[in-house]
Amino acid sequence: MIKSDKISDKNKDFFDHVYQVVRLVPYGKVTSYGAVAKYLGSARGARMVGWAMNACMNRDDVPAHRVVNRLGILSGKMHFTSPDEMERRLKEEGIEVIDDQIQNFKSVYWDPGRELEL
DNA sequence: TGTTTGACTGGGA
DNA sequence: CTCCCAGCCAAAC
Repeated sequence: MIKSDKISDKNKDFFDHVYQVVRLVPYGKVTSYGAVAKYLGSARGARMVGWAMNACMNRDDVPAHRVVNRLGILSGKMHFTSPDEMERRLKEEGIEVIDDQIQNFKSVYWDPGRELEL
């Protein structure tokens, strides 16, 4: 009935897509915001993926710690329950993290657009 | 309603 | 990797 109803619905759809892709990231692997956005058709850019992550903090079924920026830097660590939570989880999966940055990033990088042969 | 900000990216220097 | 710039879109002010 109200027009804002459509906007909400469409927005939710995008968020849900982000959650699905992030959930597909295998153990011990990471991906980037841009990769997820691109997989979704660059619908609204990488920034919206980050915003979706911010909204997913209440969800335990989304491994947000496996999503970093294109340089492999834990740019979103400060948004976790604790700033050390993200780094701790990654190390727990065997990913080497030094100074908020993933070491050997290329070898642990997982591109949804390629691995899922889109 | 216009401006600023932000878990970003890619190109050029 | 760093710095600067332009594009991107939603939320917050």
